[in-house]
Amino acid sequence: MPDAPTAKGRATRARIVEGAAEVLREQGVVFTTLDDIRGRTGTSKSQLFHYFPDGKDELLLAVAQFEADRVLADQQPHLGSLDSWESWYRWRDAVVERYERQGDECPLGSLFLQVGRSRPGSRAIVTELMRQWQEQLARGMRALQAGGLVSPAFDVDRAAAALLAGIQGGVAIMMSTGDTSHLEAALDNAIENLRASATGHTGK
Amino acid sequence: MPDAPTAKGRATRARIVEGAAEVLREQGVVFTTLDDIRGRTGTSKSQLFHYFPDGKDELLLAVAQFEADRVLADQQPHLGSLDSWESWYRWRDAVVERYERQGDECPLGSLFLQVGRSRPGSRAIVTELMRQWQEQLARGMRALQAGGLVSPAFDVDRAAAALLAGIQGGVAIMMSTGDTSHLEAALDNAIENLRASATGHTGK
DNA sequence: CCAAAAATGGACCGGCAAGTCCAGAATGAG
DNA sequence: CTCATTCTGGACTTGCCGGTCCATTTTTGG
Repeated sequence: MPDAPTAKGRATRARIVEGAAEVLREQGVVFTTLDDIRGRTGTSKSQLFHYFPDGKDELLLAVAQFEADRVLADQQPHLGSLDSWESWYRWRDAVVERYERQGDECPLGSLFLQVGRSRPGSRAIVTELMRQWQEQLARGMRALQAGGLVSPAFDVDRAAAALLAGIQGGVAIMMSTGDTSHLEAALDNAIENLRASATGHTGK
Repeated sequence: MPDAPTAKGRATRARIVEGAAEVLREQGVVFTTLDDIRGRTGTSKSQLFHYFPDGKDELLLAVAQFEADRVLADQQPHLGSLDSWESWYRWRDAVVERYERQGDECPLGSLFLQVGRSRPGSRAIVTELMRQWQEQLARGMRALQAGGLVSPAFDVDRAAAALLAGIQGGVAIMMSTGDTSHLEAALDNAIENLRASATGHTGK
């Protein structure tokens, strides 16, 4: 029952998902019990299973979707308008800041390791997130091309894929080492490649 | 008792770690019990606690170290001698092939999510792995510089950090989507940047 | 060959957390 | 108003799994 008939029901369901997301971010998936979530959200066991009949996995999946939606939302409005060098730098700072704030907890990563193979839908969530993310990066690069700031010969798709990988890895490394330098290196490197392409094709 | 007095003891301990690593890779940390490990390694409960008195966490940490060591070992001999373009391409292929073979299981990642904050040593393992990995990449780039294949102005440290991030992210994306294109894009992109630097400084 | 230490086998315990159940309170339709 | 539906509370069950314990066997050092 992913949808609740009444308004009250929908509100409760949303409260559960948001509260669960909080707890999971604080304690980590492995160490969070349904009772923790129950306590945080002021609900009872039966409510949890009323809104998520398939139990913990279903709830975790809902939280995963919730967190996935936040990822791109947190990068707005910058990610949506990457059409000038300034906007790229602003976005770069927003990304670093967002993940610095998030600290060493990786809600999505751990969520999927838990749910992983058991639930079919889990993989789709992350795939879709990556697709949208990369698409927006590519769109930004094409905007630079359209503005004449980047060479038309520049391989946007590959650069966007590489940048996305760099961000993911930078974040992952930051999670485990506490060091943001890899994330920053990946971002700066990518932007500088874009800029190099701008002057690069003038060397005819 | 990380070390065992007798040869037999050391052998048993090693058998446990290796067997545990297998099971963990197959089933994932979350779904693996000590009994699974016991079954696979042909040992008894008391042996597990004999060699890992602090229980499951200590065993998982040992497996994490074991897996971390494999990561760099699997990239040899290529990673050790990145002194020509050919060697870089061979290494690139070895990395892709290694992670394609590994498939969608991330032994290290899940291991640390489980052990994570509870054990102090866990973070050190991954930090050290990243340090060594990046160092070898940087060394390879400097070898290219020394051979005159790459401009001396090239920022090796940043490029190495960005490349490492790209690899990590590429692998992470591959884990969850099954698609290796991001990993390949990150690798190809990095190598091409190196090559671009070679010709780039000739455009004086 | 013989103590002492190390290694092994496996029964057993205890707690915890997911999931069940039903009774009762709110809500909404007509 | 009233009856069906939805929502809520919380006690209870159940199985699992990490961890303990001790008896027994094997190895080692002298």
